[in-house]
Amino acid sequence: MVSPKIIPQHRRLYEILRKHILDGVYKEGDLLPSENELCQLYGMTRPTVRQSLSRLSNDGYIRKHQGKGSIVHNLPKEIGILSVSGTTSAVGDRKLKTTIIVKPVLMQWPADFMFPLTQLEKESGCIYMERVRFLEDIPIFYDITYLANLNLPRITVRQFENKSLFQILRNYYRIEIKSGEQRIKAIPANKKISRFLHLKNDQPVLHLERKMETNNPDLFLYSSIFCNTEKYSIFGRF
Amino acid sequence: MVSPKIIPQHRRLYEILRKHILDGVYKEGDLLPSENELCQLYGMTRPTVRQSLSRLSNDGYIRKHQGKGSIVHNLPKEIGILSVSGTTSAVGDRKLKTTIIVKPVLMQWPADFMFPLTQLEKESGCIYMERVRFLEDIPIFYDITYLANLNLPRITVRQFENKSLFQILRNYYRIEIKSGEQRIKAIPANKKISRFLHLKNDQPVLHLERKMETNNPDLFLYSSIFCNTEKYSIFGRF
DNA sequence: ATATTTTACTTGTTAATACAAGTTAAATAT
DNA sequence: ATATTTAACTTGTATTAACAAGTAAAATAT
Repeated sequence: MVSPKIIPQHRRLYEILRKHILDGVYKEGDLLPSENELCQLYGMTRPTVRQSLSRLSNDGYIRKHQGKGSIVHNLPKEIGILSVSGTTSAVGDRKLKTTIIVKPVLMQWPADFMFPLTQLEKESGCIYMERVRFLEDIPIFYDITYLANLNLPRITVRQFENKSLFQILRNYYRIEIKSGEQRIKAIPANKKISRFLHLKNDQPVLHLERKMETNNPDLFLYSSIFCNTEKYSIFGRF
Repeated sequence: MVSPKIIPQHRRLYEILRKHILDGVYKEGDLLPSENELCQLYGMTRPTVRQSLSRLSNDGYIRKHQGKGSIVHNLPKEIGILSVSGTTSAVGDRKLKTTIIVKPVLMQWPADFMFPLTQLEKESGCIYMERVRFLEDIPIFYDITYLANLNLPRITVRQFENKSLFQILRNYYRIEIKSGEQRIKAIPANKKISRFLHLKNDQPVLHLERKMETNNPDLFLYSSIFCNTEKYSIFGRF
């Protein structure tokens, strides 16, 4: 459904090593093959290999030690919502179930939106949806998502049940999340939130306001996420 | 107090550009000089310059656009505790005041510590301190810090009032924070927390549990931070 | 046997070079 | 005047080369 794209070598190696780490080919504490060995194995030069390793290190999959090597780092067992990708990919698609509260609809942007909007965004209107995500049958996230209606034909009729929003944007519209920023607060659960997250009124919940940048410089993705952190913590690296 | 160390060129340029951005020499939205111009200006080659820019981009100071250039990104006005450095450097030393609740003392590690400890750490004992940090006279952070007593002579007698812990570790012991991980939760304020942060009982506070790695592979820095997020948000990038 | 030195690894830094790909504005053709 | 093409930028990818610096184990001297 998407025309093939040339994938850079460093990116290819990054994906391979990342998958191997997640699959347990390289386990926590293991030494990765040395940079020179990786060069031989994958037919690349050292700067290219180092680019891959640099990204793996940045994402927290490995730790590099001069004179020693690259060591696979202990992976977060918690929900890695603070990592680059969306909630679904971070925790593994298997366990996380999604329920749609409000199907994607086209509407006006809220009057006092949490982030400043460009003129183009305001004029385009807003695609809105609400979801609740469950981990082992416990409601963990109540997501409210907003994005501008920019060249996204038929998005409001797509099936979101089994695919993450990120997957749909990538597969059908070739849109990828590049980076983003977020604000985090602790707030008391209001009536609506406590209902969706099965909590008592005024119980503390984590509130994340996120703005995500995509490979389309005009298109941003916004979400307001309420997290039940009673049993699970939000995990992050820096 | 510390023997001079050779600073790599890419690191030097990173620090220069970072300072210029923070000082407003390059303002939000500005184009940085092109990579080739930076090469000429600072007498480096492009791979070296690109290493600096790559780090600036990672830290959120700039956004790179192929064919266009590197654009200074809007800086977080909130408290950037989620960034690499400590709370003090993130918000600027000027406005953040620190009060010592418990001066650094040597003690046993708590029985159920929030992170697993190595044998070496357990044997070394634990340096413990508590601080409250104010932003514009509002208490924002209640920090409890733990670190192993490894080659840190006289640390319990140092003056922490006007210097950050990170500064003292860097200047006197040549220890730098390299990376870390954290868990984030929303919890109700207990009696102790509400007293220090001037909040009501059971009011939601952000709870961060952080483990930081240093350039000494045996030494880790732990902190349990309670944040009053009524007025300020915790800000992060990904 | 023990301590020291050497050696062979590892990653870190830096240079010089080439071409690909995206952006923008100037030059050109209509 | 307007639309198109071209050219001159920008960053992205990749190679080859060399030496520095840190680590660990083997070789050597005591």
